Amino acid sequence: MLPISVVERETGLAKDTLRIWERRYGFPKPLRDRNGDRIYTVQEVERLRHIKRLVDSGFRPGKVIAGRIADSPNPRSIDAEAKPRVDHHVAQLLVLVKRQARRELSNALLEQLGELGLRRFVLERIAPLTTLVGESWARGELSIHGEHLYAEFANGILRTAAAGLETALAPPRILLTTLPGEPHGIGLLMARCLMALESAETISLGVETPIADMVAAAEKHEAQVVALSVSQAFNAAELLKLLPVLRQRLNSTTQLWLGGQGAAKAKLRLRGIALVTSLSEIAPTIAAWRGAAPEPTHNVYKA
Amino acid sequence: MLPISVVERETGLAKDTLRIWERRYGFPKPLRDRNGDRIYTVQEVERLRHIKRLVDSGFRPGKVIAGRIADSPNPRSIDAEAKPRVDHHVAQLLVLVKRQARRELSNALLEQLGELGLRRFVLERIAPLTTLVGESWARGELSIHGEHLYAEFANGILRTAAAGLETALAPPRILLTTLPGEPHGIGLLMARCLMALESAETISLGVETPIADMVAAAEKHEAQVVALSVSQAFNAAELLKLLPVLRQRLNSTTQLWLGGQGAAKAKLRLRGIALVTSLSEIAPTIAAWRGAAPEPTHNVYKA
DNA sequence: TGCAACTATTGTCTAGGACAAATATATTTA
DNA sequence: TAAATATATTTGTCCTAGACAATAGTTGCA
Repeated sequence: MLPISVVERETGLAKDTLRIWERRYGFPKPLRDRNGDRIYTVQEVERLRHIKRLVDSGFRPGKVIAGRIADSPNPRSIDAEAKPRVDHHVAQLLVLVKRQARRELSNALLEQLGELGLRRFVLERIAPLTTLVGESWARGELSIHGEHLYAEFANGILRTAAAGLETALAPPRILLTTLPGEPHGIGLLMARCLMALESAETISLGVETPIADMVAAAEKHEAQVVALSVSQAFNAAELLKLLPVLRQRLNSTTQLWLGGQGAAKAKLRLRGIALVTSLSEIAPTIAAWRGAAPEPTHNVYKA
Repeated sequence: MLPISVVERETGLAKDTLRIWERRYGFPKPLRDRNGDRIYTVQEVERLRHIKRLVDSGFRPGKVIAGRIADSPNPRSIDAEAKPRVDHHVAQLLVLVKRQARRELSNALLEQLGELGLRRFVLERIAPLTTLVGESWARGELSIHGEHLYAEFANGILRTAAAGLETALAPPRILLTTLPGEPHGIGLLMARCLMALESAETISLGVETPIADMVAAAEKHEAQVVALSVSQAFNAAELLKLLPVLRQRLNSTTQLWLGGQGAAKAKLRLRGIALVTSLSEIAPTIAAWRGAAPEPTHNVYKA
């Protein structure tokens, strides 16, 4: 028997949303404790998590809750297009992730890292695998803890791999982080690896940095670029609410780069924000920045 | 001009709390947009963050907002006792963190890791430094992005250091994570290092795992122990709400260990939960587990 | 078929009331 | 004086019920 605050945490559904679903659709229908406060059963929470998944992948709550959505069949969109091109190696890795075969997964990843080198490993293995893992999770083929476990593995490997790269540094100095509410840090790590491979100086703040602190950090470290990673799951409305605030408060000579699966949600409406549509665009984007040689700002670098 | 949802994210104050402070104390007093929705100024948000800090360190909102609290002077409790014993090396590291001297900090940490070895490095440097960083932040001597940056550094170093330890494994198999709402993962990484040094098998799920998934993961991986890290800042009421739920849903033969600065908040009221009061207790606790030899469960290990 | 106008759905916001838990203060007892 | 108990205040979270903008889906028209 769980109170509404716990259910909010467990499911990611706002209290307001839980209440209005109850009012509109008759589900969930929690019992009340002696104070009249809602208390939810574990079963309800389980179903809510399921519904949340479907809603996140594009279905409408009204229909899902009414039970008018077939359960497993392909959550539209993704399917026919994406699947055919899955590389054989990546597909095999996905199997290991789903099985949560820790040892095997670890061995396979390390081996392929050694074989391909960091750049190709990131672009051809981790990036597509991360996308597939996200999709599998959305389809319900992978548990949340399975996804967590994968994230930890990728995190460890990328960090270890990147540890050796901090050598010769050239501008731009890039501040890396995610918006508040965006807990996925893998994209950030991938980006950091690729930027480091271009000898750019990266400063990572980890995930979920409040806007005000991004601005402060950019000034403090005299970053020429602030790069944000936005995952598929990130709320589009939230994104369009936060970005203008950030852009406006950031020094106008500081560039703002947006990458990740969810970056496209920021459409092209927004001025002063560069979309880095894929990881392979990072190198060209840095090259372009260097080419444009935007007045050697505050600090001068020695090559 | 920020809407209430953004302010909630930026400050960590619930919408309900923002509204009731306005009603009761007259601050914040946001303007309204054309729909009558609250919009906050950047200054208000700044002050709210300041107030939040003071409240978290024990002051009462009513007084703080009325301005009846002197600004900087020592937020009680911590002070006379903690300071005297700060090791010289750690104090120097703290200075680097505050200066956000990335290169120097990195060098100093790596050097000391090499000098002391992982175990002592964790126990004598990272652990006390993390505590100091947390306190400095609470006192307002360190910005949030300063804390983020430190967390990233520590994260990178500990992960890299731990990467080499995955060799001979013996029980118990330990599942590591934090509760939903607890984003601090450093304690987890430190614990993982120390556990790995005892040759225990660790499975880290990263931070903020929903209760249901901890239970599922523990079963899936047949973990004998679930270990949670709780930071100082974690809400005590939340902790006492979540732990019984977890304990109850977890297999009764699975032990639940609680560590971190905030673990003490779970007092001794709770049955079936072991407090690991400090990092140096980890080794003895594992030894004790092995000594008790709780019926060689499901799977048998070969030494 | 393509585009504009209309309708339905949905999440988030509002107000103001209530109450339990935590904390502070006053009073009594040892 | 110190400790224990009772009373008062403070505080966050929950409640109901109404409103509306933004998005998604549907219809009508060129």
